[in-house]
Amino acid sequence: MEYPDTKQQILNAAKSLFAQAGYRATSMRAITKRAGVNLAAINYHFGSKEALLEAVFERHIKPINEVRLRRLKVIKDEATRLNQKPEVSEILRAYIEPAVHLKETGKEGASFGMLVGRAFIDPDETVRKIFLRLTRPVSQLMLDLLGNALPELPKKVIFWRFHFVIGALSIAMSIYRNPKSKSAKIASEINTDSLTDLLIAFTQAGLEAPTKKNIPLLLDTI
Amino acid sequence: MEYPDTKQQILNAAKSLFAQAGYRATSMRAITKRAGVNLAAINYHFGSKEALLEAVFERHIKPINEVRLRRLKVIKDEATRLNQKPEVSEILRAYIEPAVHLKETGKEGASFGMLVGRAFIDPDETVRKIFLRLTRPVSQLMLDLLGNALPELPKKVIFWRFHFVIGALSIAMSIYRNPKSKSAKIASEINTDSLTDLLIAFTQAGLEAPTKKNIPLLLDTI
DNA sequence: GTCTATAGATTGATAGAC
DNA sequence: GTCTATCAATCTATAGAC
Repeated sequence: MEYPDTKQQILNAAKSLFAQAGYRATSMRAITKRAGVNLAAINYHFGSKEALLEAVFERHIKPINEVRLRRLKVIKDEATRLNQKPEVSEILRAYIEPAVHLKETGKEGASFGMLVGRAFIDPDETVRKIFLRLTRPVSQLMLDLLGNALPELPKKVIFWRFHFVIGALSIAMSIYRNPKSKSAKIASEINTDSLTDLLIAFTQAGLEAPTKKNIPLLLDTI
Repeated sequence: MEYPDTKQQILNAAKSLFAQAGYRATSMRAITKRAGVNLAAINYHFGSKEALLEAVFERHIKPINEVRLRRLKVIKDEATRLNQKPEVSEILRAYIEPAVHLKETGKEGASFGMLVGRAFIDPDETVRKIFLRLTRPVSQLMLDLLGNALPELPKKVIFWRFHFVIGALSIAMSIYRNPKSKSAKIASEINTDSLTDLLIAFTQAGLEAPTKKNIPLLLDTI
């Protein structure tokens, strides 16, 4: 008998298990058992457990970030062409929508979103390192565009507020995509479009909030 | 020779290592080595690795949540007494300030904030379970108070927006308290008061943001 | 209370037959 | 490419001397 898609089975199983229990807590035996393949198959096809994690991320995060980059560049070019500031809500939509809408292929549950949501803040250095490398170009462009859209804000305020956006998005994806969440009942009563709208409304208001009247609110310690 | 504070040494070492690498990736050997005590000391004093994690959380999170609860109850009573809505910014300050200000005792670096920041979203179920149990009363009261402060918002919108607040706070603490962060340069240029103000400004605007004009934005799927 | 020593289980990875 | 079998390292936890 042939096993044409052993790699695919491993990738899907690893994705689900990494998302549910985390990279560190997931053993290669658990992955291969779920994938219905032999234990040695991971090392044969990927080389190591870490290389498998990298393959899982590449496979799912790269497409998302390519869409984000493309949409953000369109916004940037359009703003340059019209010689006006880009809209914060459009920037956020280009950033948030591809992540939340994250389509799942195969019969596995919608679990990868959890992994993405957690990766930025994952305590495991291996996970963070790989994730940040894949996400850096998008983050750079986001900071650039938000700087253009909000020229009155100090760069450092934009830095922090952008990370608040990442935090909100991360936790939203963790809850929304986690089928076992205690909040699952509420989470199940919303669809991706509505969640996207909720996130954009919240983060847009936060990004555009006025800073404290009496500057300097920052750099008190310097 | 006496070792009167073996438990303390273990608690401090565990706190730092759990924060840096996560619960799962931290071995009992690493903890006892850093604490300068014998490997068997953890099981003698705490019973198990998981019980040690629980002790670390209890020791640091309980005081924070007690302060939060006390301050939130004051806000609630005051609003009831004056028969008016509580202020969103005051609610947020009572919730955020105790977490960000988190004082570190002992010579260990300010690392526990990282652990707190990550705990909510930690992929490891053991970590989340213990953390959520300790935090549930505060979360309940927050949802209650935010409901009073924002009566025009559907409960489900408040649910989601409160979790966005948690996400922003989590990531802020992870970055701020992580001495090895790539963003350490920027993070080091802000003090706790300024970070608190940044968080409140962002989350207050997000919580108070108008919902989409054309209801229903929610429950499209129900 | 602290130590050494080790049990007992699990891990990631590999060698070699097929 | 897939399998069995196993290695070597690591882990949590404990038994027992002091």
